[in-house]
Amino acid sequence: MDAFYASVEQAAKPSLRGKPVVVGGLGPRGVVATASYEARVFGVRSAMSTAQARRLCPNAAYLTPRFALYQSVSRVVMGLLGEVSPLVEPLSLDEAFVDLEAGGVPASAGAARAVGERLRRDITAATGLTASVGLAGSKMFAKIASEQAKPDGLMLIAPGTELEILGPMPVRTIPGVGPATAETLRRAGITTVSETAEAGEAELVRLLGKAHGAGLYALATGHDDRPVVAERDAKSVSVEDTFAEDLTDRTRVQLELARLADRCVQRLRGAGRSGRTVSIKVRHYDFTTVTRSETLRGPTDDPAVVREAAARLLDGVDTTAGVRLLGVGVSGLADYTQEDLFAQAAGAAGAAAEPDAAGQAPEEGAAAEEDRPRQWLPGLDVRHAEYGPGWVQGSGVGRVTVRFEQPWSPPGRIRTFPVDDPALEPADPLPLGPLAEPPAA
DNA sequence: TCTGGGGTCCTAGGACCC
DNA sequence: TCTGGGGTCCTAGGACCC
Repeated sequence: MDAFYASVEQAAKPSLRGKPVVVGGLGPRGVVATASYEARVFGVRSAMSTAQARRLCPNAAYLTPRFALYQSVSRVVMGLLGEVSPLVEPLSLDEAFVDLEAGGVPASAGAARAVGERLRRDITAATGLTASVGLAGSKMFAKIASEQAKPDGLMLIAPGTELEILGPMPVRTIPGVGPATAETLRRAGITTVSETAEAGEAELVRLLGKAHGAGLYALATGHDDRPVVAERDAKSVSVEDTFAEDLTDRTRVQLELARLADRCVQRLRGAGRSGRTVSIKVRHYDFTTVTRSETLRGPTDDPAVVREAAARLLDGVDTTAGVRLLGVGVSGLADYTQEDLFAQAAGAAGAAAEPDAAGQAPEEGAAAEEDRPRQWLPGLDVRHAEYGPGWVQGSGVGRVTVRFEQPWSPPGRIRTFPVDDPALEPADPLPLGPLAEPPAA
């Protein structure tokens, strides 16, 4: 999908179509998740700090991400891919590999193009968004082709022509070559893909290590036989928070870590999994980052157990100079079953009279959530008792500005209210695409 | 107003076992 | 009898991707 988050927001908000839109963290330490193509003209890029984006493009709309909405659009798109082939490998909410052979598509350029173009039409019809398609004989070239095809295009790299196309390109074009690898290669005088291939496998292994060197040599010479793999179970679950200001109070650090542990366990349980290794992550004021982990005797999804392990791990980390970020993760995942839980509970009860805090912690977290003042984050949907559905354009000094429009309406007008106006309430996102019609009353 | 959040994979050293 | 070799697990850190 092209500029996915930003495009979804433009589809949902008619007044933003054709305008620069930036979706990302809006706090003092936020970064850009996606910039619309209109915003990219000004130099705004993913992963850039939102502060820098605002300097480059002060007139863009800055919106907080709405992952649940992106997820629902993603499900529609992935469903369409699933109609082409049973073998679909999602890479993220907005990108996937599709094995056309497994879908019975004839192995010809013409047939592949026809499927790709039909898919693009179907996606646009279903979601109102544009998608780009890369077609090739391997994952790497399909991915490179789709990058070249963006936005709103299709590119096919015919078998046999791969190296002609790839050779002159910068080695960074190859997926898996990031800034560090590119710099190592540059110091060795290697900047293009063909130079990488000419260096030879032994030299690349010497420079980059065994796995990375051998893997890069294969890709640079056009060899990529990695299969498209459908569903893969998650191997870890983690949550982390960067704080608007560094935390210096140790008690506060401990409290935040416990909340993160609870959030992590909620996600773990939501996925029906349990895990054996608990990790914490601490980013200091100066961005230095340490991780600590501990492997338990068996998998758990008990919030108290994860909280206590996280607290133990924190004991070994000096946080007096200030903490920028805290994280908690669980890995070594196992499928959670009711039997496991009962067996564990019985074991624990026999070993020691341990208070059972399971199920209690998430409620504490939710209660704390409600205590916080209601904030109107830019981009979120609202409903006004008199004016109907709209979205928050901005807020400050006790006022909130709302634009009243819907996916299917013409661009709407804005109105300003007191932040505590009882007529104004948060609302769920409205549907997009062909569903983006006024729902029958 | 420098530098998010959720992941995957790899490396390297030490413990431990046979 | 001053010294093996392989394998697995655990921990910490780092590169990379979207």
